[in-house]
Amino acid sequence: MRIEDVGREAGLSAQTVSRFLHFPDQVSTPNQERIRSAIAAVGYRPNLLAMALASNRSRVVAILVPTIANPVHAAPVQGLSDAVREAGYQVLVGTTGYDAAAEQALVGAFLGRRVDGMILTGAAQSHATRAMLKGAALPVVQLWEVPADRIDSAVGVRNAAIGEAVARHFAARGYRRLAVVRHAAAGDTRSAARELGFLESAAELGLPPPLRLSVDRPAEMAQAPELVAELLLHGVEAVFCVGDQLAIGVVLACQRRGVAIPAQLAVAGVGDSDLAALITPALTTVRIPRYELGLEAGRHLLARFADRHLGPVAMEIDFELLIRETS
Amino acid sequence: MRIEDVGREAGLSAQTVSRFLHFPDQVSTPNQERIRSAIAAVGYRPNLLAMALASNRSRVVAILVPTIANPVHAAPVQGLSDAVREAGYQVLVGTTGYDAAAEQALVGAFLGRRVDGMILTGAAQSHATRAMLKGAALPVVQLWEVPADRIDSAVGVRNAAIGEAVARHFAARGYRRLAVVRHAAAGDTRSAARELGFLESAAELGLPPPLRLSVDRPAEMAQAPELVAELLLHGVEAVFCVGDQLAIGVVLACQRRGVAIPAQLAVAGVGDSDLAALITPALTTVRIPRYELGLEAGRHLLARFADRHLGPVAMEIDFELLIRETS
DNA sequence: GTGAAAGCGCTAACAT
DNA sequence: ATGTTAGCGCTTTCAC
Repeated sequence: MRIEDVGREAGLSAQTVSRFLHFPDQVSTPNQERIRSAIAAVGYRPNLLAMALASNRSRVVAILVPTIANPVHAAPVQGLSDAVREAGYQVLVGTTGYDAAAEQALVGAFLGRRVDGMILTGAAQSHATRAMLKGAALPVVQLWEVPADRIDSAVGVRNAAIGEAVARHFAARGYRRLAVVRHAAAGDTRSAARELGFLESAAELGLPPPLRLSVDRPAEMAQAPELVAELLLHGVEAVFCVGDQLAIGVVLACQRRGVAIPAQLAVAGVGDSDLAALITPALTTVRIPRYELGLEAGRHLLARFADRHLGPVAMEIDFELLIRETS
Repeated sequence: MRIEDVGREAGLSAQTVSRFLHFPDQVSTPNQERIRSAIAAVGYRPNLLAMALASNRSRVVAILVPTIANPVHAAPVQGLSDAVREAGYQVLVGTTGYDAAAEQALVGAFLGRRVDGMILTGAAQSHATRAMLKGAALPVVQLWEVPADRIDSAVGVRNAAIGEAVARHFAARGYRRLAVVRHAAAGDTRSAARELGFLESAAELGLPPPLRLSVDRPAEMAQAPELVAELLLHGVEAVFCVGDQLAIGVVLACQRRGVAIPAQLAVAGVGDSDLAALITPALTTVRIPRYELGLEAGRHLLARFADRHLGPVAMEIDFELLIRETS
């Protein structure tokens, strides 16, 4: 059923029906009622594809995540979904599998679908991806980080400040021989920023330079035992793991080895995973408002859609240091 | 840039360019090359919206989940995404928040977008939702369960068989006084089917009728302590919790109370959550191939798109009983 | 407040 | 193998 059928049924032109759909009060009250019942009578459902083509607004926003199976990345998608639902926007989700080429292909496809806005995870997009996006001139939000060379907008946390907060906490507890464990991949700029903040803050606080270790994969628990051996060998008192999975692995490895936490080794993670609060001793960690990240990004996109003159933003959301039993 | 611009640049009609895009070998080899460079020269990107409108195929599949933040529901989305990527399909995700009205609204919106196929979570759709879907005559897959009154296709696990498997396992271990805890909501037919399978199997095995308890929310750990009190009061030897969160809550509550597991109380869950393997004692549970559920649903949709004559399927995927330390 | 005409960018069906 | 014509279902612009 097309808009014209509704018009015929109501004894009006297709145009008036279209107006009713978008600006009901531009149609006379009796005609509003006529159209309403005509729509019900013929069982009309607007073709959003045709609407989008004609109006050049698709009412779709896209979000790209490495994987949706990881709650860390699923939470912002939920936030985005909740943010745009009321406005009648739908969410297109693309999974890149941490692959830049896949990301690029998806961005191209989404632009082809004429999405009204796009959200990207992180800030490590390929040059070609950035170029495509800048050329398309649509609102784009980079999530998690707020880099200096933004594509357009960014909504993230101050990763360096996270490292700082943990260093200050360790110092306040009296730990002096610190260590930091990060994810070694070059693309993981979040991990790098957190480490840097930790190191700089330790230096400012007059502590000896922390031991720096790294692991191959972000969520690698298997490497924890050798990590613990290394930490003990160097007489480390407190370790900052740039990720909860890793921190939990370290806690479990310590227990197996009979290392007392936090007496012999204090541990802090980042992420506030569900597990962090459930293990014993409960993990000190940093809560990052993942859901809010997506929610704010979505709200910003809606604001941009509503007002074409609005510019990009660089928004930083507060994290929270959750001091528990491991430090 | 439109397809006509490419045609002009290549000295050919728009139609030939369109043909090249979809059936390259229907275009002569020299012209293929001409079009290829013309596309690059003008920086052409097909408008998938216009394509979809004209061809009546959007190359979009939609999936509806209660919440994407729960890995249980995110995993099938990842499977779907992986299944359809190669074929050039995109995934539209809708979150219903366990609300039938929200589900109905989303189904309507997705139909308006002329999605080529749709995946729904569970089988408790409202009558209006079912009617819309049947009227639209597009491939639909109900996920997780394979009900008798399917809308179209279904890909799921045999929930009753899960209950059966746990009952048999308990019986084999020599437990006689059993209990089952389920989610009380009327809409949760999965939970109900698992309980029923458990009860029927217990009867067949000649065991006394299991104690039946219920909780208000599926992932409610807070109710665990009173649940344990109730179980002990009735002298229950083994409890089947229809969900891992609940089972883990019970295990933790037992530990706090000094109840030995499995000596005093054996526990089994369903879901194979990450936590299940990590707690001590490790939880006996049922692994449901969540990712594969979405993957198979996606593959089925692609098959249906490729061959209009293909009919719906009712597919059941195998689960796996993971016997660990709590039983 | 309402209608007519033109067009969004593409493909289907028919030509040649 | 290629081109022409006529839409897909809607909105935009400009009339009245």
